[in-house]
Amino acid sequence: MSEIKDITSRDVDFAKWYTDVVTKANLVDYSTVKGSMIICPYGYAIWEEMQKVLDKMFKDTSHENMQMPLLIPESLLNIEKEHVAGFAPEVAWVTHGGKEKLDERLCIRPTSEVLFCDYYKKIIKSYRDLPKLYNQWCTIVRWEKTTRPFLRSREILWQEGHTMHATKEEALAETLRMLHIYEDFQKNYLAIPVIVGKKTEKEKFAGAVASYSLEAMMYDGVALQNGTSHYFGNGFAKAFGIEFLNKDNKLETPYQTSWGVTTRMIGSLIMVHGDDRGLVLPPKIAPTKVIIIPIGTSNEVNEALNTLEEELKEAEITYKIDNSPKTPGFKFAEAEVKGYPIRLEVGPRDLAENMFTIVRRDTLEKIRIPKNELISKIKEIFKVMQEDMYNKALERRNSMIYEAHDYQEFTSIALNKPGFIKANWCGDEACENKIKDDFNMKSRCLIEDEEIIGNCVCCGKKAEKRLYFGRQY
RNA sequence: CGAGAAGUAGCACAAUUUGGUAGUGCACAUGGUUUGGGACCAUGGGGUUGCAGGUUCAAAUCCUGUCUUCUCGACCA
Repeated sequence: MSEIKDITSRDVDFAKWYTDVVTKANLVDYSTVKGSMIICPYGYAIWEEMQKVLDKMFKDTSHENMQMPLLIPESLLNIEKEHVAGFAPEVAWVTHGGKEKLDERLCIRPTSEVLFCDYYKKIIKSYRDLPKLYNQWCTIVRWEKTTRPFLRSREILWQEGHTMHATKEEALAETLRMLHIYEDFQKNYLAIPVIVGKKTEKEKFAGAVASYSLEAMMYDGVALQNGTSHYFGNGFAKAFGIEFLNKDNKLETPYQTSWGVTTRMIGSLIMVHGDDRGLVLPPKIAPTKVIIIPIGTSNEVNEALNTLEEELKEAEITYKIDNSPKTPGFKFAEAEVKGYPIRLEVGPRDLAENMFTIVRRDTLEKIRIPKNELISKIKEIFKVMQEDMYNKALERRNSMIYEAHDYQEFTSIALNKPGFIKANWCGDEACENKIKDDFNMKSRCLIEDEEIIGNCVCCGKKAEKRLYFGRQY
């Protein structure tokens, strides 16, 4: 058992609070290599829950899993020019095999577009071969300068979908379909409200025609990009010479997408829902949904535990019993650091009255329940809790989104209020750059469902678009 | 990558200023008493002081390099 006291308050020092929670809840540990974190069993269990749900969503939409190689020959990476330019500064290279220098160096995949393209070239010949709907769960490497557990690491555990389609329309529809699958997952499972939208030209993925992202706001008002979905047009396909014969026996190039989410979402869970006692997990993603804490070791308690286990198993509610020789107070505190949605106390006092005491992790509310209503009541609480957590996060996020009409107003908000700023924009990259230079705020994504009234917040010229701005992790 | 801070047992720290046998609390192990918000008693195990060099009779302590972590920048799905 690790020491779990003294989590720094999140309002005192949010960065310190985050690392305290991450390590004290035993989600990760540091390895001896910078930016390569050890994902501990509890952290990995959360990832497995995410994988389970997402993998089913992918398969329900006809995607197939496969595995690409880890290494990319330099010549292959160099084929699509914008893509290399974007990734060259952060790829890691394998230059030697044993003691011998390689004729051509190999990079450790920072993402696998080119590997998929190299493969598509072999397998796509006819319109009948399309679409190709692939996904892989894997690790990638990007040589980031600053690293933080889950938020920015050099070794990244993720999922990357790669698809090829006969038409533009179909590829675009796929890009948006996956974007909305992510949105559904994050809202309904992670209980995290996300802003979904298109990236500006400046912020889009290297080599993409259009990038869409899911932007979540952390407790401190800083943005975390929780996933992206890209439409590539046929740029890669042309560069790689991928062609197929259509129904009229004419050669065409196919259209491509890719989309991905990473263990960074675990960072989001922590920073959106966590509190000064530690992690708070939404019931739908918590690997262990009920933590049972026996009070004492009497026969009646043990008997009650046996019955409980049967009931929970039958109801398919994941649980753990904390049988460690600690005092209940210690176990309560640890259950809170770990964020188990429901704590169930089993003690002689309640048993004598045919009752149980349970505690909701999000509200810390103590609820006494008659023994025979336990399971139905727990299920009911999970449902309410899932909704409450989402609504609480949504409310907080909305209260930290501001509108700026001119640069003076933008400045005052940017300097004084953490959160996102909505503003009109002329479409000129110079204005995006100025805001970045002045406030370290990047455009998050375009707002496409709101009317544009007024001028560009930066230069005062006619506004073409609306944007969210925010600082990011 | 730039500026700053820090690395001593699993964790938090002391000993570093003034070089001279590496210590405390928690955690861990064993036995016992306990158990509804971070228990208690007794006994015990655990360290080449991040790593590599250098200075010295002698280095946790002084010097150089390097690695890792944290903060702020720059960079970055």
